[in-house]
Amino acid sequence: MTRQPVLNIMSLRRMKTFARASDRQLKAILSEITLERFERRTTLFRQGDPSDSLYVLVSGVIKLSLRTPEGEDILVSLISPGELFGITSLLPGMQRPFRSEAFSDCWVGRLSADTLVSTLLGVPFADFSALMDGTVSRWFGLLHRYAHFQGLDLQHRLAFALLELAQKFGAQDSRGTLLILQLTHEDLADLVGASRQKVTEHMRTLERKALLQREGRRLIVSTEGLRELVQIEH
Amino acid sequence: MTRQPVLNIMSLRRMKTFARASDRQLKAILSEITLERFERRTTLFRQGDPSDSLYVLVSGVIKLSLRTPEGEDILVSLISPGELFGITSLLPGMQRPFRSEAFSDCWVGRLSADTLVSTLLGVPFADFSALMDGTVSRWFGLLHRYAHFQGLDLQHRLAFALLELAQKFGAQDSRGTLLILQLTHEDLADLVGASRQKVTEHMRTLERKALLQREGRRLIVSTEGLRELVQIEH
DNA sequence: GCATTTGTGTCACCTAGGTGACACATAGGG
DNA sequence: CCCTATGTGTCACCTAGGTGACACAAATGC
Repeated sequence: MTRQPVLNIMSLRRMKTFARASDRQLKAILSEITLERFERRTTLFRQGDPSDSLYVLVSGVIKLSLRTPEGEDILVSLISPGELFGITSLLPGMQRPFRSEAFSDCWVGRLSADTLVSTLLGVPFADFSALMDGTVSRWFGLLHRYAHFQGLDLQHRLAFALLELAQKFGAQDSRGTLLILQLTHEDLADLVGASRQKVTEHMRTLERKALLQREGRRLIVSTEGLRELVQIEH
Repeated sequence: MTRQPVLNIMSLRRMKTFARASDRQLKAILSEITLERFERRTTLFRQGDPSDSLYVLVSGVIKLSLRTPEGEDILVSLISPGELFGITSLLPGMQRPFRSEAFSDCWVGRLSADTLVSTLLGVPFADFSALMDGTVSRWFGLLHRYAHFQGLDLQHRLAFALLELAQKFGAQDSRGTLLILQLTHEDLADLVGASRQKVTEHMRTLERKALLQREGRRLIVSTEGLRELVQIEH
């Protein structure tokens, strides 16, 4: 086992996140950081774990990844020393969206998101967290969508996109969820990263499967049906 | 031209971002919001514009999109009423990463990110912004990468991935940039969303083009060469 | 109300990239 | 130092989805 690295005010300040902090703040933060070692290939947290703490990578490389239901692995990011990760802990009540494992032998500092925020900003964590939730959490949502789209075929990407739209722009209707949006097939194509023609084809097969109806150019989707489609297979 | 909608404390509080705010805070924010109308298909801001203000969508639908050098359009997100957008204004010195246009006729409130943050949190904007930059900006970076990957072929995705790795894990070397990472082709495949075999093939062609050398299992990349590859053709 | 533009449906064809299969290289643990 | 795991290189084959082309439908402007 390698020797435990020193973590002090100087070394913290070399990290982007802490560059502007005062000595007093850094001291407070230092006293709350727990150093831990992870051997190559061991996992720090898994998808779905509660997102309680925040991590600082001191040395080594951390891999954030995602396992699709089909068993494919998606490598979302490799973290280098000095970076913070496990960032979902800054949002209220999140679960870990990715799996995190040591890509090489690592030393990792762990602290609570609350400590970080209240020390650096001097603001109640709940207030900060709520603001993040109202703003920047959309980035996270989009990232999540794009990562999941990796290695899904068009049919499924479309289904997911329609579900998302139904959630955001849907109105309940006797026949299903009515999308209050004038979407062309081209718009959908741009959204799921496909060609206009293929979108048309797949939309027709969704219609045939009765997961989708049309009323002029408005769509009525069956959210239950689509949800079944994307879950049942794979 | 439709009548200007009322924007008051009640209507603000219905939005997620403002749900927790006090009357006093909302009043302060209201006095700083400018209401603007945008007709369907007009653009609010373009890719590359300075990211100065923050927007609240009051009514209508806003489209965030990206135009690739190949002329493809990528629809990143559709914003529904009550959402904040133009969020990069919360990070220091950003440019707009996406184009924003009115997907239907819209009423939009505009305010400065500074106003929002200092009113809701009572904290200097620069402090807040620096913390965001150190944490949550990675989500944004990843989102950006995934969006750009849409509709790139494997060759180019690989080249971009290698450039990113070189930036993060590269050490200067007489022969180019040495990646201090033990990456297998399978890792790369997971990163760019491709199969292990095809990654092997493309890595070989990059080697043949002398954009890449190997020293055992370590990679030495020519960042200039790769940059040329991804810019010139595309 | 008609003309023009914009969107939809459906072809036939082509290609990037997935897949399985295998031989060979190599590296790291015992 | 050898043996076994893991990684690499390269096939041949197959398929999802891109592309161009065109007919028809439906909005939109005049």
